[in-house]
Amino acid sequence: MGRPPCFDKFGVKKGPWTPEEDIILVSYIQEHGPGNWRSVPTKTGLLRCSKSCRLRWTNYLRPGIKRGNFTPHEEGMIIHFQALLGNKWAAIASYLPQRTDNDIKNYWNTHLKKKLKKFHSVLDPTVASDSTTTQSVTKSFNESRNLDIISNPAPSLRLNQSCTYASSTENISRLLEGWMRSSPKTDTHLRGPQNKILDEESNEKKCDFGNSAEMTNLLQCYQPKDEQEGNGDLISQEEFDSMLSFENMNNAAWDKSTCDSVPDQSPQTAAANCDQKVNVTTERNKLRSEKNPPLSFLEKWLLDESAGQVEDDQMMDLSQMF
DNA sequence: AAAGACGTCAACCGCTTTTTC
DNA sequence: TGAAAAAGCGGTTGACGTCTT
Repeated sequence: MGRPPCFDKFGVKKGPWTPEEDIILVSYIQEHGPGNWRSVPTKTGLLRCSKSCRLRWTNYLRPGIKRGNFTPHEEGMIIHFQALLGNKWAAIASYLPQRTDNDIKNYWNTHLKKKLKKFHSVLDPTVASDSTTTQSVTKSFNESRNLDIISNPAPSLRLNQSCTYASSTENISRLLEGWMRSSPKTDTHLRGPQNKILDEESNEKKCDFGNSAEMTNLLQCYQPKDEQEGNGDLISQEEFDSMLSFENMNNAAWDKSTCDSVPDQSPQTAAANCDQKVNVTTERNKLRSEKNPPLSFLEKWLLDESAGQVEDDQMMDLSQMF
């Protein structure tokens, strides 16, 4: 259609976002709500294209995003839904609303692919890993219905899962502190200690997921055996339920029959169901764009090392806002 | 200690789909 | 109804940190 891409424009800044830019963007969204991204650069003075602003918000600044290590259950869900849906990261992300599609995609490419390869080599060392399809690996995986091998590989297979994810956020926090120090408006009550890491595992928050029971039951098959037998030491059933914050489950477009059919459906069917969910997402985004989170919360989320310790009721409020 | 290899992830790019007017 | 704009999406890139030699 001849519309020039925004990144071709002269003077558009690229590369990592600075804390100052983050604050400006968050402030603007607090005032006007997400959406109308085209006007964001001009109205905020940000030297970023509208698309960059939108991506920064949706992938990083948007409240409710969980950062840090993926839990074994999240891993299992990603593996299974990847096998069902293929590289439909947005669709997969809809099952893990606290994770962005970008995060899931990165995690798949950097961690899970390798884990699955190793998993398959354990199951069948005679099969060359190069010819291994995700589906066949996942089939074996599902047949075993036991994530222990993947979640808790033998010592020889155990991978370093230390979180380097935090580093950039940590840097932002440090920079933010310097910036905030020079900004009397927000100085006193928002600043946290230095060297904070925002995305600790403890950031997991409990939410009210409404009618997600069917999906929870469905996904219980992804729990490690130990946990199914009540001997697990990873997370409790309640925490597992909380992890499955399927806001979409409350929507009529994704009903019980759909949920119940998920484990056995063909990829095509699953993809069709995903298409259904796209419309749901659109509606959700509309609703989200109509409501603004309080800036104080957003700033706190950006600044507070104990973002994960934000009171539950605050998180509940937030989930209603978006 | 230095340098190259490797791993990770935020951000970019370009295409497609949806929405708006 | 169709064109333009906006948003969604997935593959790729590049910067940076860590590991290995």
